[in-house]
Amino acid sequence: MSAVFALVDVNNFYVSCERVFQPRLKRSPMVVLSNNDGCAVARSNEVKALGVKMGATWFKMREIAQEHRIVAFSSNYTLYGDMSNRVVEVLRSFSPDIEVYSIDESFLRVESVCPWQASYRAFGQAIRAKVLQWLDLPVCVGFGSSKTLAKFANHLAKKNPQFEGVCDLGAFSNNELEDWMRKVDVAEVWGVGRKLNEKLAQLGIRSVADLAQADPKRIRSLFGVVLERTVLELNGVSCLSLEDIAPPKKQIISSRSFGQAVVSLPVLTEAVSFHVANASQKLRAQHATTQGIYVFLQTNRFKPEEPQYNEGKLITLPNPSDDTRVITQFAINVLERLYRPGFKYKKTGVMLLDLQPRAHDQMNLFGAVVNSTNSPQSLQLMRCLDSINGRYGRGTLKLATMGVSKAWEMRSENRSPRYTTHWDELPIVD
DNA sequence: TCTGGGGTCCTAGGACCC
DNA sequence: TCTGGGGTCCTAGGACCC
Repeated sequence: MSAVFALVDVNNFYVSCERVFQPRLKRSPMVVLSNNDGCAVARSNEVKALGVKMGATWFKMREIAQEHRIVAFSSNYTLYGDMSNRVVEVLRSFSPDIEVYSIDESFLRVESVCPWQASYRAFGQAIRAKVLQWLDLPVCVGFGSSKTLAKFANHLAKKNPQFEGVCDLGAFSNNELEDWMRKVDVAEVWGVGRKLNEKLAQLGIRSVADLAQADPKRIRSLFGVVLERTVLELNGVSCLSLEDIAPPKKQIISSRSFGQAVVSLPVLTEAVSFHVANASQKLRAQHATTQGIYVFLQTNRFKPEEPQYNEGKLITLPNPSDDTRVITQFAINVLERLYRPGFKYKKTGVMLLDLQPRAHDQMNLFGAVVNSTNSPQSLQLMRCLDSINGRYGRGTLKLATMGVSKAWEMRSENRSPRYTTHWDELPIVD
């Protein structure tokens, strides 16, 4: 049986999450803003119809927002993350072969589990109905014989009401498929970004059909193996398999713009400590250690009239570690060497690189167990830290270097309650 | 006043090995 | 006169994704 992939994706995901708990807003124009309330990262259909683009800066939209009474929410990733997990649980009941591709999209292998022989449309409608009933979230489903085709099918389902949210390319004749591919811009293809789109246009490749009909070898010589695979995938040759087990991360980043400019080293120290705590908790969650820590510091690039400073430094630890205390110490050391007084800083962040599975703990050249950073005491302490913070909330237990000042915290002026994860923020039904 | 955050993969070129 | 062949590893930069 040849492969059939489904791509399920939640429409306007963040907006839809907010609407679950504020049903009176189901028809209001709405946006969800990025961290720091910077720009629109999710738009309701009403807002899209007004011509507001993805990533539009909020402060530049004030006028149109007032005129059309656009409701803006600050992003609430605790809520979206939890809702996302719930969607995945529902999807898992339809197929055990699932790849969680992003917070609002999953690929499923469905050829052996579709209960409606040869009717993937009915299968897709069943998925839609269940997610809607259980979670009140609208999804679209696309079916195709490769991931790239499933993505394309999903795009058609989303943009063309006659599909009623489900599109199965397998049900199309060759001519029908070509017609649809002819109608859609090549920029919509998964893997074709802005640059490739420009270069393809120079070759006269403008529609999905143009790319599908291009010679894979030629595409490879001009653009590389990645786009060659895309061409093959568009022709139903599955090159990208389902990654049902998420591979461990190769790097972990934590960074944030400040709500307002920061000038002082102590405040930066608190921010860096926060990012280390954040990143190393994720590090321990995947049972890994880090040996490379990169710390960076940035001024506001949107204010060229202010003096700019944009630097980062990498430090290599003598021994791999996952201990927040150790990593914090090194990171603060780097920060102190990086810091120059007199600048208005806008952003800082920490990257953990050189990640290794914890099981691979390596002794140093002299074979000594000088590796006190991975001592049993450290292990236990970190486990304790994570479990307390897991139970009572992030930041319940923290290093003193994280401080208590909120001087650097991001703006988040209209965040909704964390309805599904915090007892004191549960929705109340009158 | 105001401009997000977190990732992956591929390629080319340099340095080095025998 | 004259200068091979086959590799690996690392890094920086560029492209992409959501």
